[in-house]
Formats: sequence, structure tokens, C-alpha cells
Amino acid sequence: MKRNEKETLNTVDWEMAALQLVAEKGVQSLAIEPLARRIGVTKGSFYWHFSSRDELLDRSLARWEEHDQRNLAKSLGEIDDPRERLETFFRRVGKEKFTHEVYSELCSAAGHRQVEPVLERVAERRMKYLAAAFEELGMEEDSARYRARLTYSVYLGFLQLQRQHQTPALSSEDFDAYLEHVIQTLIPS
Amino acid sequence: MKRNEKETLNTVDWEMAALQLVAEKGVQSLAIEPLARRIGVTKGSFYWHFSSRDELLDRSLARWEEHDQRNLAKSLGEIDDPRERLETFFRRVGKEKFTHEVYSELCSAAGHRQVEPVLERVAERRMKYLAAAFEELGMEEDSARYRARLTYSVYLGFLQLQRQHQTPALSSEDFDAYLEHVIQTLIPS
DNA sequence: CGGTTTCCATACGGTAGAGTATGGGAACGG
DNA sequence: CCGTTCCCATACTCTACCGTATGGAAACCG
Repeated sequence: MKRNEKETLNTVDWEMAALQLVAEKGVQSLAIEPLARRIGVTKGSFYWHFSSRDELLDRSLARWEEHDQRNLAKSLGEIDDPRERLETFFRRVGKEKFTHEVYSELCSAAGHRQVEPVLERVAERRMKYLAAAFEELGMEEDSARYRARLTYSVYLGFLQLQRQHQTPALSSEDFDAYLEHVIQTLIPS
Repeated sequence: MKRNEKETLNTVDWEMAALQLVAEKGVQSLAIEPLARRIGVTKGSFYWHFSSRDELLDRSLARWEEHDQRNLAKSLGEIDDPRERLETFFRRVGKEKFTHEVYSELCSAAGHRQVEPVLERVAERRMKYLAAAFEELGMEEDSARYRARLTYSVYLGFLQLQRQHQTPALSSEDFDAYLEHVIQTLIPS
């Protein structure tokens, strides 16, 4: 059998574990030694696969960003009706939990040198998506752009409130009612 | 002359300097030794005034929270027209810069044991304020509460985008146009 | 003036993690 | 079967910070 049918680690394993740790405890607590302990090896292993912590973070972020990009295209690109697409945008927070947990932690590290450009690109992409949907709903270009930024801000603010435990459970009826209110307010009829 | 007419430090000086540092580099980078270097003393001084880093952070946060509470009452409490009050809520981000810089960094540290309760109280207070204004504008209690949360989310999201440098300059005309759009969308006519 | 208190510097020990150096065992390839 | 490559453990060094221990100078007080 090829050596690697799973008694040995590869870079992807480290990247995944890194993202897992980020999702749980944030970017700043992504450290080699704790991560290695978690995986059950020592940092001797790590420094064979990577040259530094920075490299691990860069690769992990790239992996996450790519995954998120595919996610966006897949879960929203297939929906024709722009109104439904916008609704789905919000409901997406409930599903795809892991991705959003990572994103939420990344937002908390917005000042970080390596994180910042990722956040910038992701937000840009998503807002473009939203703006396009609003245009399809008949808004002018400028208004659609503003409404997209507004909508995305609502999403970001929701993530923040979630971090502060000041948001109703995602499956509660209170949440559904709130989401309904948000949609009524933001999506033109 | 009384010993203290300013060759010696007191706890308030430390707390102020701490908030200054938080505003610039975030909560996690609030450390005794760097802060002392910045002030031009050593940590020998610090540990005379405080017993630990935790105490410094707690006191600094308390000071900030109090200041913010007075600010809220002062800049919004005096405005009678609820519509104008809501407008002012948004424009306030531009003024009172320091307070908001601190708050923004606190949001980035939402998971922090000492920061979390502060954020919770502050958000609660502010949302109550907003909800009251929306009720005065004729909305029902539930709708007003939802709209308040929505509005506050927009504010939080704006701070996040600001951290990512994805928001127009606060004094630009683009910002004014955006704010106009936000107000039109969120404030019932 | 002498003693005490106030405020701070210096020096020390302890922890956590980054990165490096080195060695070793297991698989692989000839 | 033997050398090489792969993957990882162990054992350093180094830096940054926390908190403590101690001493000392200046102000204050009786």
C-alpha cells in the first residue's frame, strides 16, 4: 500500500485542522504547538510540511476562500428569482455553519495583515452578487450598490451580534419573524 | 505644590493610555510592558497602581462604558424628533471618533471574557434607544424592536467594513449619499 | 530633622510559543 | 540488502510578556 493511506499527515490535514481551530478560537490563537498537540504530533512534523506559521495561515485562508467562493456560486447561482436569491443569502447563515464560523472569526481579525486582503475580496464578491440581484429587481445601479452594501452590513452586524450571543437561535420562531422583517425592509416589492 | 501636579502618574492616566492603545491596536495587544514603554516608565510603576492586567482592562472598560453611556444620553436624549434622532445616531459615528474606535476594537474581541459583558450591555442600551424612537414613529412594539436590531446591525456592519477599509471616507459625498439611502430605507415615512 | 509613605526602577523567575538542529525509524527504490 | 528519502520526535535557543521582590529617591508629615 502507498505509504499514505492514512497513518501520515499531509499539508491539507494541517490546513483543515488550522481552520477548525480558527473557527473555534479565532485567528490569534492559531499557534503551532497547541495545534500539533491537538492533532497528536509535535511541531517537528509541522516544520517539515510548512516553513512558518505565516505560511500555514496563508494556505489555510486560501483554502477557505476558495471553498467559500464555490459555495457562493453554487448556493446562489442556481436560483433564478432574485428575490428568492436574496432570501437565500440570509438563510445561508444557518446552513454552512463551519464556513460562517470561520468567516466570523476572520472578521474579528480584520486588522491582521494576512486576513485583511481575504476579507476585502470576499466582501467585494458578495456585495457584487447582491448588487446584481437588486438591479434585477429594478433598482438603478447606484441604488442597487448602496442597497447591497446596506444588506451586507446587516449580515455582518448579525454575525457580530451572534458573537455576543445577542441573537435568537437560528431555528427559533423569533428568528424567523426577524428574518421576515429584514427581508420586508430590505427587498423592494 | 501638591505632589501631583503632574510629574507622577495615577490610575486614570494608565486607564486612558490603555484605552488609547486598545483603540489603535486592539484588546489583545494591550500588554503592560509595551504600555509602560509608551508612557515612558517601567512596569514597576504599573504594579504599584494595579494588581494585574485584568484589573487594568476591567477599569478601562468600565471607564469607557460610562463615558459612552453619557455620550448616548447627551447626543441623542436632547433631540425631540425621533426621525432626527435616528439620523443623528448614524452621523454620530463620524464624530466621537475615539469612542467608536475603541468600540470597534471591542467588537473584534467579542469572545473575550471581560469584554463580552460590556458589549452586551452597550448593545442592549443602544437598541432600546432605537426601539423607542421607532415606536415614537408609529411602529408597533415588535416591529420597532426588530427594526432596532436591524438598524443596529447596519451600524455594526458599517464598523466592520470600516475595519476592512471598505467604506467611503466619512466626509465624502459618496458617504453622504449612502447614508441618505440607509436612512430612507430604514426610517419609515 | 527623622521617619514614613509614595511612586518608580531594576533585577529576577516563570511560562508560552517561534523557529532550528539533529537524530531515528519506517518505507521505498535499486 | 542497503542507501536514500520521508515523516516525525526531542532537545535546544530566543523572544515577549507576566508577575514578584527589593531598593531607593523624592515628597510629606510630625
